[in-house]
Amino acid sequence: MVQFVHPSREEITLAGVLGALADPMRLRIVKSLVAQNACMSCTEAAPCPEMAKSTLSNHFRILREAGLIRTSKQGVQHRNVLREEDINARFPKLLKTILSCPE
Amino acid sequence: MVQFVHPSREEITLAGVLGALADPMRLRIVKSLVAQNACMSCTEAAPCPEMAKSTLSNHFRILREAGLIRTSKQGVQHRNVLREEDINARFPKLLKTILSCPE
DNA sequence: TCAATAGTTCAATACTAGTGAACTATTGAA
DNA sequence: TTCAATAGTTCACTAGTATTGAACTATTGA
Repeated sequence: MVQFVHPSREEITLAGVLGALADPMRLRIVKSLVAQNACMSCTEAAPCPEMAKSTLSNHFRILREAGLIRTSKQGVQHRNVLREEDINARFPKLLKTILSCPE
Repeated sequence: MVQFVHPSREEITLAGVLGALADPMRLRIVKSLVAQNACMSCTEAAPCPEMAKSTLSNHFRILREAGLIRTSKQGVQHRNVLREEDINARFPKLLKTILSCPE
C-alpha cells in the first residue's frame, strides 16, 4: 500500500514551495489544477504526453512534499488537488502572484 | 579579468528567479540587499560568516545569472545591487510578495 | 616589491533529477 | 477466479548540480 507524505500547513516552507514551482513542468501542472479547479489524475494533469511516467510521478511527489497538492487514492487513479487554502494561509498572495506571472 | 554574466531584462525567467530564491541562504542575501537598499560586497551580504568563500561566490553567481542582482567591480570588492526595477517590470509584485513571506 | 584583501576557478565528493524496467494495486471482463 | 489493462510507484543507472578546500587573479596600501 502506497502511503502519501503530506506536510501539515505549518510544515510548509517557502523554500520548498519556491523550489517546487521553479520547474516549468511543475508550474504547468499547478496551472492545470488551478484552471480545472478540481481533482485531476496524474495523467490528466501531465504537462506533456511524451513525459516518462516515472518523471511525472517524481514531479507529483515533489509538489506533494512541498505541500502544494494533496493526493488521495480513488480506484486505480490518484486524485490530486491544489492545497490553495493552506498555501494562502501560510504565504498570502504568493500563489496568485506566481501564477499570474508571464510565461 | 573576470567577466560577469548578466541576463537582459527580457532574458530573466520565472523558473530562474524562483529557483534562485528557493535557497534559504540566497533568500537571506537578497533580503540583506533590500534592507540595506544599497550596494553591498559579497562578504557584507553573506548570510553567515562561517560559509566557505567559494560557496558564497557560487550563490552570488546564481543570483546574478538569474537576473536578481547586478555585480560590478569597485576596487578590490564586487558591489552587488538588487535589479528591483527589472524584476518588477518582468514579474510585477513577485519580489515584494516573496520577500514579505514569513521565515 | 610584497603582503593583505576580495573573489573566482578548479577538482573532488556528495546529493538531486530524468528515465527505462520492473513492480504493486485496482478494475473489469471472460 | 483468473487474467489483462490501467495508473502510479519504486529501483537502478546516468547525468547534472551543490559544497568546499586549495590554488589562483586582481587590486590596494605600506
